[in-house]
Order: sequence, then structure tokens, then C-alpha cells
Amino acid sequence: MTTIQDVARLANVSVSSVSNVLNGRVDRMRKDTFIRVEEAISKLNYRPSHAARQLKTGRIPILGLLVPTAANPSFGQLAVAMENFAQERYGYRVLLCNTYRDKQLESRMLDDLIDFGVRAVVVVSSLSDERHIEAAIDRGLAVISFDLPVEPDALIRNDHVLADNRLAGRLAAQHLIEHGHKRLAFLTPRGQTMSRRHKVEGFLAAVNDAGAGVSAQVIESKTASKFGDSELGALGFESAEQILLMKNRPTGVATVNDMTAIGLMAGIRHLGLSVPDDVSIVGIDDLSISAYIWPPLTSVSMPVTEMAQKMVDRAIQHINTPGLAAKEIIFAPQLVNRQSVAIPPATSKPIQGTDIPRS
Amino acid sequence: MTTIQDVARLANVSVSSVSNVLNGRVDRMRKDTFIRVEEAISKLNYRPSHAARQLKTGRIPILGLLVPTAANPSFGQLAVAMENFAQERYGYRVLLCNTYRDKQLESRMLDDLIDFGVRAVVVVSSLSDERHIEAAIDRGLAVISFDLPVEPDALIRNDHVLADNRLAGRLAAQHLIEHGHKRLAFLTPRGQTMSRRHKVEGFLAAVNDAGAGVSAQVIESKTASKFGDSELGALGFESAEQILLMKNRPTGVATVNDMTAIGLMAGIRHLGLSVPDDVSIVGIDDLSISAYIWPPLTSVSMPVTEMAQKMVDRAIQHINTPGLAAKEIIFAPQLVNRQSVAIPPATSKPIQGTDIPRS
DNA sequence: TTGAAAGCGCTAACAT
DNA sequence: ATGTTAGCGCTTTCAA
Repeated sequence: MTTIQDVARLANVSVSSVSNVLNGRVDRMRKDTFIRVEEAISKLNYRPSHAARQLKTGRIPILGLLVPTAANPSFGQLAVAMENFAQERYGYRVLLCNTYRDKQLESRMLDDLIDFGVRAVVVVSSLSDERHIEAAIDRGLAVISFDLPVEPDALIRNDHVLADNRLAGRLAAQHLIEHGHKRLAFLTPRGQTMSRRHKVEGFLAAVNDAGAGVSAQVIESKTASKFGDSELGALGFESAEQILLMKNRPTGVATVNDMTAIGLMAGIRHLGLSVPDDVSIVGIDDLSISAYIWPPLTSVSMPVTEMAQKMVDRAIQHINTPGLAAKEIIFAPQLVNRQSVAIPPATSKPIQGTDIPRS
Repeated sequence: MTTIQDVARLANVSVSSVSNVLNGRVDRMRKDTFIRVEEAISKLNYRPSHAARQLKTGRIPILGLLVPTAANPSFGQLAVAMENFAQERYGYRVLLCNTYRDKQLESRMLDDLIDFGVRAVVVVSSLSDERHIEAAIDRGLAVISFDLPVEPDALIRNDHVLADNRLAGRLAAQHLIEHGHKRLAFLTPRGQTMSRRHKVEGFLAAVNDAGAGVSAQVIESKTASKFGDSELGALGFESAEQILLMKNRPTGVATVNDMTAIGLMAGIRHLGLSVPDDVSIVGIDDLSISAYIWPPLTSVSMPVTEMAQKMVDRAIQHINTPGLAAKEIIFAPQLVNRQSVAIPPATSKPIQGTDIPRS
């Protein structure tokens, strides 16, 4: 392994000059010194040791990212966007950890990251309770909460970056209403998070704005989900019957995310009805897969890439500016119109029992 | 920050005793010494610095993982499985990098990882050419190639862990044949990788074994894919017309992976036909989402979790045993029967032009 | 403009 | 059984 010493020797300068070159303090030396050092570096193919540097400076060019699970493509997408930008813009890498929304695991991971010298972390938890994060903040970690709204008037100790979930819910409702739907529903997993709550609120507010002709119900899945795609899909699937059997069956349903919408659509078809002819569906997330399922899912899209970049920016700022004030940063979602929404059906088709074989 | 010195002072021992405790060399000291040290550690809430340790030992408890993109759920799943096992079993973390199958990026990431002190890396590249990896191996990195078959009689310098792709192709074909299909097809993106080639070979071999009554064609998508789910979905979608317009339209189609199958199903429906009534589909991968789309996708499942664990085991072994001989390790896939395969239709329904509105 | 040297926190060889 | 100590490769103050 070649060290800074080797470079210094070859270039006939002291290690401090090499160090200065490494750290961009080029003004402090003659041009030819700089050139000799550069040459030596490239001739030896020298690469500085992060470990040694970190031992001195206390920092390592790594950002932490805690997600419920990378197997869920929406978090995978976030990870990719962050990794890209962090690397390109700042030369930082991203250490990805799967928390399964387990608080204990989460705390342990945070501690671990600190031990590695990581100074800033993005946490996607959606748990409304952030107490377990406080400890990490106390230890000097810069934490950025993703998709976790700030309680009104709460004073925050760390950044919160999120999409306007109320607007997302509103957009979904408006789209259905514009297509003539009068009986709406919003499907969400049991186990509320702040962001889910906000989606519901926005959805209901839009319904309310639409006047007396339009009504809406909030449906909580019977089982709770913890994370992951399979569970959310299952949960949507299961809920189909519950929705289709309602006294006043809704003709338009929005869901808390795309995976649930995809499961719900499967469930509806399983019961012999069709989307969007019998029921219209709107998702929230706009997963890339949502364009390729059948029917292509109309969904509310979150600007994940921009959010990822903003979070990286803030993380680096916090590292470089200890004591930087915490901020809440909100992004606007947008509806992406595809084919899972149509005008409501004239009549309400009965469902087929699940034990009746489909033709 | 509390250091090993602080612990030594509080416990009234030397730093080496603390270090010994830290590294499990407990036999070398009296019990009460050990206890005093333990107490001091927990009282001070002491956590050793990875950086300092790494500087001394040259190692850091991190494994590298290079995937085309974490936004593709099959790689996300792999990452989760590895991360879990590496952490639980060995206390290692996983540093995830997205390569986009770009060789240059890949080499740079490998170099980067080495700079961080990472000693073992799992590479999911599927590029048949591994020359760019050689350099990293020369620098002492233990590389484990995932899903990259070894050429017959090639001498390998690094581990290769993969599923039996020929068997996967064979399983897909057999399943269709068992359901009475006589005209089969295998859909793969343009741009062959070794693993895709093997799937095709296995598929054709099974068709061949079935005798004269059964025929098969290999269909390459018109456009090439580089990675990611959206592209693979698009690619399946586009290929639907090509397949349905064939002179001897196949009644059963297998695809190189689930995302392509999902896109293909969407494309088929877009053209007015139905799965599995008009065309049966088998995927390969068994993504968790595949159970929740409509119809639930019959797919060949790869034992991702086991493979992930084996790779972690091997990675650690290589770290602990420099010079350990390279191995090719192959896992068996399994067919998961769902609802995208039925008996072939009696007649071949014509497709609807894409500009004819569906009812 | 350059160099010498201390020391970041730890491990491990060596001494006691 | 325990302690002393020399570095690992780098940054950074201070001196020249």
C-alpha cells in the first residue's frame, strides 16, 4: 500500500505539502511543487486512506440511510437517488440500513453509524414517535426525517423533508370527483402514521369542498402492515371484499400507496369486477412499475429525486455547519393520469363469491 | 468521546487488557480484571472506534454490494437478505452501490470500496466480461460474482454464486408443456448475458425433450434494456405485439424475469387478449409483487435468501482466509404455481389494433 | 513556501 | 496476568 510518505519521498517534498495538495490548499506552495506532487501521486497511483483521515478529522464521507426495507421499490428508488447525488456532488457514499420500522433496531443502527464516524443520516421511519432518535441527535448526529410531518407548533431539533401529503390526498379525491364519482373511499393500512393521516385529511377536505353530492369513507384494512411490498399488496387484496360489500359501494377508491392499490386491484378482479369499469382506483407514490401493470395505475407522484437531493444537500450542510437550524421542507406532489380511473358505472355489479370459479 | 484510555483508567488496568477484552482474549486475564473492564465499559458507554481499529488492522466490518440498481426490487431483496445476515451473524454492514451496469462506474466503485478498507464485495453485474474486476482482485479484494456462470473449463480467480439458470428455463418450459401448450416462446431483452443465455438453453432443451409435437421460438425484444424495472416492464409491453402477430402464435410464453413478464401481460391485455385465457405466461424471479398483480404470476423462484447468506459466508471466509480457493456455487430454482398459466385456447383470437378503443 | 513532529484511538509484539 | 510502547496513515500546528 502506498502512503503519503511514499508520495512525499518521490516528489521530494514533505508530507505536509502532499497533505496540502490532497486538501486543495494549493495556494500555499509554488506551482512546481504542486506539479511534482501531482505527478508522484499519479505515478504511484496513490489513494489516501479514509481510515487515517477519519482518525484525525473525525469524519468519513458516508451518509447513513435508514429505510423500512430496501425490498420495497419506493425506498429502493430513494436510495438510488440519494446515492447518485451524494456521490456525484459531494463524493459521499450511502450506507443503507433496513430497520423494519423496529425502534430498537433503529436505535442500534444509529449508534452503529455513529461508531463508523457517520455524521448525518436520513431516516425513513414514519413512526410518529421520534424519541428514540433524540439520543442520536444528542450524540451529535445530524438526522433528517423523511416523510414525517412536524406537529403544528412543535419545535424541531432536526430537519424534516416530506411531500405535502394533504395535497396528495386532495389530488386523488379531486381526480375521482372530476370523473363524476360521488361515492368515494380511501383505503389505508391499520396503524396510522402521520403521513397517512394527512393523506386522509386532504382526501376528505377535497370531498367536503365538492359539496353535498359527494361522500367519502375511510377504510382501514383489517390487518396491520409493518412494511414491505408483499404485505402492502396482500393488505390491498384482502380489503377488496370489505370495500365491495359496503352498503353504499364506492365507485372510486384512493389508496395510501401504490402497492396497496395494486393489491386492491387484484382483489377486485378476483371478485369478478373490473378496474376501472366497476371501480376506479388512484394510488399514491407512482412507482415505476405502476405504469406497466394492468390497468396502468393512475397515481399521485412524489418528487422523490428532488427530495433525495435536497436531503443530501441538507445533510452535508449540517456536517459543515454544526448548529445549523432545523427546517421543515415540503414538496408538492402531482397527479399522473393513466388508466385506472374512468367514469363511474351506471349500475353496481354484484361480486362473485371467491369460491365460484372464474370462467 | 470516550476512548480505550478512559476505560483503562477507570478499571485500573492497562489499555492492553481493555483491548484484550474487546477482542475476546479473555483467557489471558483474571476474572475480576475482566469484570472491572466490563463494568468500566458499560459505565462509560464506551464504543471502540472503527477508524482507529481499521488503521491498525486494515479491516473494517463492511461488505460491498454492487447492483445494477436498488430500484429494481429483485436487487433490493438481495440487499436486504445480505444486510440482515451479515449483521446478525458477523456484525458486518453492507455498503450498497448502484452501477447501472456501467463498467467504468463499476471499477471506480470497486476502487472506492478498497479505499474504505472493504475487503470483500459481491458484484451483480451480469456482464459476461469480468476483466474490469481483475484489477480489484489484484489489489487484494475478495470478489463474489452473483448470477454469472463460469465458462466451462475456465479457471476462476473468484467465487461465483448463482442459480441454475438452465434449470430455471427448463422448469418454465416444462410447466407450460404440462398444461398442454405446443407452441412456446421465450422472451428476452436484446443484449445477452450469460445467465439469460442459460435460461434460453434450458428452455429449449426441455422443449426438445418433449418431442416433435412441441416447438419453441426465442424472441428478442426490439430495444435493449440496461437495467431497472421500468425499462424491463416497457420492454415486455412493447414485445406483446411482436409475439401476438407471429405467424404461429405461441400460446405459452416464458420471460427472462418477472418485470418483463408483468410488462408483457399488460401489453397483451392492451391488445385485447387475456392472460391466461389466450396466452399463458411464466416469469422467472418470483418477485414478491408477482403474487399481487393480476393474474398472479406463475414464476420460477430463485432462493435469494439462501444465496445471499452463502455469499456473506464466503465473503467472510475470504477475509479470514486469504488465498482461499475460488468456487462456483449453484442453487436450484423452483417453480411457484399461480394463475398466469392455463390450458391453451381452442382458437386463436385476433388482436385489437391499439387504436381501437377498448370497450 | 516548506518541513518537523505531535497525536487521533487502537492493536499487538514485547517486556515485566 | 498485566503493562509499556511502537506504530497504522493522515492532518495540522508550529517553526524555520
